[in-house]
Amino acid sequence: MYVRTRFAPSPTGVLHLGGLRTALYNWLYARRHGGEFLLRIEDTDRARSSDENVRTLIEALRSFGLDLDGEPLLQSSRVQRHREVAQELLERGAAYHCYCTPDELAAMRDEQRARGADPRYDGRCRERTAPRDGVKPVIRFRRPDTEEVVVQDWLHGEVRYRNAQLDDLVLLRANGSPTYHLSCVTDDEDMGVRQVIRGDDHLNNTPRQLQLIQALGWTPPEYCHLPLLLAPDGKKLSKRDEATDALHYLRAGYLPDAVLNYLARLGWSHGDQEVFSVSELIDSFGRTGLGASASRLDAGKLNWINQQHMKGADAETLSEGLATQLKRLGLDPGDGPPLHQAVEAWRERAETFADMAQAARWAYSGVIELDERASRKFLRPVVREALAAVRNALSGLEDWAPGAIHACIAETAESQGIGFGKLGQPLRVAVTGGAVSPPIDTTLSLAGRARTLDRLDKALAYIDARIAAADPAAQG
RNA sequence: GUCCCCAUCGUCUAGUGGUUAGGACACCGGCCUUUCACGCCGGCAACAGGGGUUCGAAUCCCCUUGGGGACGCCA
Repeated sequence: MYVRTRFAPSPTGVLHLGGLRTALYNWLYARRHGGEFLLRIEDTDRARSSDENVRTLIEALRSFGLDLDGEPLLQSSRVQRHREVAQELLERGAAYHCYCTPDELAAMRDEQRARGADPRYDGRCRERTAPRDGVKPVIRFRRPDTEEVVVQDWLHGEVRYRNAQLDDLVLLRANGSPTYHLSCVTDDEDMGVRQVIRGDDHLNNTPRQLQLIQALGWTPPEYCHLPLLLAPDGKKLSKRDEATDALHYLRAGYLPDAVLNYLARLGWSHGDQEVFSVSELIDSFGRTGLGASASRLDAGKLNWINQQHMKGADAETLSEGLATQLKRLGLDPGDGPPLHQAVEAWRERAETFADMAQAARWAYSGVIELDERASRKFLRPVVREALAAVRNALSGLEDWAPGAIHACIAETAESQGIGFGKLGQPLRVAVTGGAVSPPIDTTLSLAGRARTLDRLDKALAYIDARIAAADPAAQG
């Protein structure tokens, strides 16, 4: 069967993670089978839609690399066609005019609920032939009288609905605008969508849509209703939470492919494999690995996957990511070591670009802050002499590169009669301000000669101040 | 309330009648090591409960419980 999938969001806000995952599965399935992936913006609710939201949505998909086949279709541009289909249903006797007012319907539901019945339209206008003065009618679908409707779903198999549970849904509002079911079914048909992969919240809509499709004599697509994504606490994802916004992760310094990898594995698996490149995802994605239960978001796992992707990413991608995050910290990526060097030093030491920029602050800033605990522990009077010696040795170093720096530190350590590590930590604290950084030779290399010597001088002054404070008499 | 979906370590999951219930994240040890990280080795940790079916059930059926979704002239 030919594969043509679609993502059909309503542009009511940002693209959230659940939406991105739905889009991803549709995209992967299409790419896997050499089919097409279409985008339809369900913007018929003008009050909640805006051009801004539409642009954001399309841009978000692009940012994650989910390329579209064809132009995005705005559902609002299709109302003429939707009206035609409603008219056709009317002519076939599969729909009728209903003159009930919203107030009457509300009263009907209240009454039904009051006596413990299910709130649903009772079909009171089904046989009406005469118009009603002063009331513009809606067009309602005449639900067929079959016993039950069976939905075929990739994940859930056959899902059966007793027909009596369904009612006559509104197709065209009194103002002439089409409702969701009519638009959705019509557009899927006209777009030639063959696989409808969407959230579980649509499962209960499917029997109604199936009946519509049958009444129109169309061929239903295959259905796949994906389990929902839950917040870490197992509750529904809150749209208020910025962690729900897919673009948030890009801004926070995650690799798009890593986010995709993480999302793909939420509700889908392929043996024991955890880390996938996008092309691996395309090669291995399929309906067989899909799971049926809802899954929770886990930031720890996302971070780990992102780190795995960073380890394997190319230097250029990493450099860009680091530069962006350095700027966010108010630092100048040009005022420090070449980015590709920094990136090699930190690619295995950071989970995100934000982490990386944070860890690299000292290399891109003229001033550093001495961490109090680290300096108290490592910048002690006993190391003053060794530190001064290494400062001297380094100042005369011709080749400011890790190899030469390493040799220089080793020689000094030996002549001072202390271990390499005993000299390394004070050096690290002096140059970076903290006790954690890449290997000390790499660290000094990244800091550059000028900053290294300057910071060593400041560290020596710091130690002198300590000595003076401990023994005021020695000052004279 | 009615209908629908779901249910394996804390989390993501493998498992489709016979396994010491596997892997990954997190966590805890150890190794590596000039700090950190990476890497490697090891540990902790699960079939929601109750009935069936069967020689045998995490796997099949039913009930309960729990979680989620849907019941609009929203999408």
